[in-house]
Amino acid sequence: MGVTLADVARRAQTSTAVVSYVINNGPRPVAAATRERVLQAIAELGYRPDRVARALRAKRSGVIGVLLPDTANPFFASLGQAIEAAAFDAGRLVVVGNSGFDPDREEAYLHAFLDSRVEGLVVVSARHSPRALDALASAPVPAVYVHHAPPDTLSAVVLADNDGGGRLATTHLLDHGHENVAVLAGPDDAGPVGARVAGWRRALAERGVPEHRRVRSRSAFTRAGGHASMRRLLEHKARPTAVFAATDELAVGALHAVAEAGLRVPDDIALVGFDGVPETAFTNPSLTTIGVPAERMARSAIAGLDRAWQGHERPGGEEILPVSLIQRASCGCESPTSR
Amino acid sequence: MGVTLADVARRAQTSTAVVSYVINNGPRPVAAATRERVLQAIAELGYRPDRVARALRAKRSGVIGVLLPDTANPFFASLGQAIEAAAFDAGRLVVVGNSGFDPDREEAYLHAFLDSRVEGLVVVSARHSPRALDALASAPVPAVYVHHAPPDTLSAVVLADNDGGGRLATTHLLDHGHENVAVLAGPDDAGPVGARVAGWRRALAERGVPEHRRVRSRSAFTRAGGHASMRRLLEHKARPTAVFAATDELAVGALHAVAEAGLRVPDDIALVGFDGVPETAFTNPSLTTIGVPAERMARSAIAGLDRAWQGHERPGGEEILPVSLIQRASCGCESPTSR
DNA sequence: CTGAAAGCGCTTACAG
DNA sequence: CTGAAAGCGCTTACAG
Repeated sequence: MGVTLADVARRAQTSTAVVSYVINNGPRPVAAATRERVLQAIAELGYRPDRVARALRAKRSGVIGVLLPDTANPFFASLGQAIEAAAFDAGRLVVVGNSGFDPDREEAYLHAFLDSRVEGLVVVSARHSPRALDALASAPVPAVYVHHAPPDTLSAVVLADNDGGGRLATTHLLDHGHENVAVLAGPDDAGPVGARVAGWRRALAERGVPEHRRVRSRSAFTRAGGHASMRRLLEHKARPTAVFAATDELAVGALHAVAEAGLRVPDDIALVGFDGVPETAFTNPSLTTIGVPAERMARSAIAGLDRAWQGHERPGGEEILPVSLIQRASCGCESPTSR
Repeated sequence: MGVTLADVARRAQTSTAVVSYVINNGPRPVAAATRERVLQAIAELGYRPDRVARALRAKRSGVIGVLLPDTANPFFASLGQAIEAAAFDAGRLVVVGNSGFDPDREEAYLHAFLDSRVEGLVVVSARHSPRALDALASAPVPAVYVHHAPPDTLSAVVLADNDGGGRLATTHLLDHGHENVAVLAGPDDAGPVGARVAGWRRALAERGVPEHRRVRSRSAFTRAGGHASMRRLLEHKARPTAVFAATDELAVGALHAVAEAGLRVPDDIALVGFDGVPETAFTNPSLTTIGVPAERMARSAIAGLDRAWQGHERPGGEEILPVSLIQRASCGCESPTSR
């Protein structure tokens, strides 16, 4: 403990500069014999470079700040885990913050990250607070938005094809013979879920379902919200036969509400979710859902940061990754008792 | 951007020492008028202290390293989120690492954390690799083990009452009139789940269920594992009427297997899980489970670190937090269609 | 109460 | 190929 570069230099009978050169493989060459001595001294002393000192001097901390709404939510948990793994594989550590969808907290984390001299930022948010955006716009390090982006950012953006997914889910349900598909959405049409709802609307329009017959039920983005929202739909005079839940959380709550009402999925009501979180493979019945490529998004985000560090001054650009239909029982594709 | 302490000092017409004193409220007093000038200069320049420089000089980085097995798992996700929140409330940032249950990776993160001069460590692991333990034992900063601890560590330890919970779950099922309770466990009896299984064994012993009638099915700690494991139990000649799943993940998989077999929970098979993850409130039927106080554990962990920093040289001690029975439908307590 | 100066552990021109 | 030295932005004895 407490072994410094100077200790290594002393033992290897050379200067701290040379020790630094061998540790970092540069920027100057080192004679093979000298390098050998240094390596040996490092091993003998069990020397490990102090990343804080390195960060101060070289202005590269090797850490990425990751802002997420709430990693207790399965979708953000998967995304967060994937981002952390991708960062580690790229030799970076992540410092994470859960904003809890709170703008003040979001801003507080952003400042804390920046004060800690993170080298880059990955921002996952369902909605952006103006203040957080200001902090980001003037940040001295590259940022990439994942899952959702503010209107005209200059930063790189990695999105899932939410609109396409909404259309895919809805169309799939219509293809099962349903004449209409209701949607379980969030409190408003902002963010990624807004795009999913837009895709739903587009699919209905394409199939000629008139405006006034497009049923939308709103709630918070939680299982409890989906539960309450579906319940309302069930009490609706014209109970829908098919429902598109704009997130898996909503879908899981909806599944529960249907069972509670003594009805069956997919026989009485067919259901499709969105996100492709792991638990959907094991709900009863298993949930058909739109798979969001969380791992790919994570890798893209880290790659975007890498590009920015590499000096490509326009790291920006919007990447929209394809989603996929994961066919399981809740839509009517499989017998409800099989997985 | 790039405003330093020296800039502030210049503008406030004082020394960097004084600026530091006002920022940190000490360790020397500052005249009110001077303080005012400094505060004003800070505001005018938009100065923000560089935490990296501070960390190097003061040897306090303000960041905590958090090692977790896998935050894509709902239980660890909840725990991780709670730890992050508790740390932030205590003015600390967390750097997190997912070991993926891999000892090499666990060790790599620990070293990376230490190299980054974290001020403390929170280690959540279902099993400890010898190398990780070595790294921890010689770490120059306090660590606290959460969820599971190595045999005779000197560090603080925060556990849930796993043994008591296993007994509680099993007893509850027996109280419902079942004569025996099978257990869905992990690949071996190590770690927290080992204690849960021990509690199950103890409960059965207390009620006189003989050794040879105690059925245990093993699998990986995943939903798929629980699914396969329960499937095996269903094919068993003496199919159990009650099952204790040692984690909620196993329970969710088991629930799915029972539905798939065309049987009903709790009528044909009663089931109790363990962990109290959020999704269990919305499974079909809803899952009775043993609630683990993740938030309380998180706060205890941060408090343990605080105690160590405060200089209480023996931060150690084992804290065992009580678990609770969350009664829902799967055990037979509620009608299966209600929540 | 205030300031000049050393120093945390590195990296990096610069000179040789 | 190697080394002496400056300096990253702070905090903290130390002297006044």
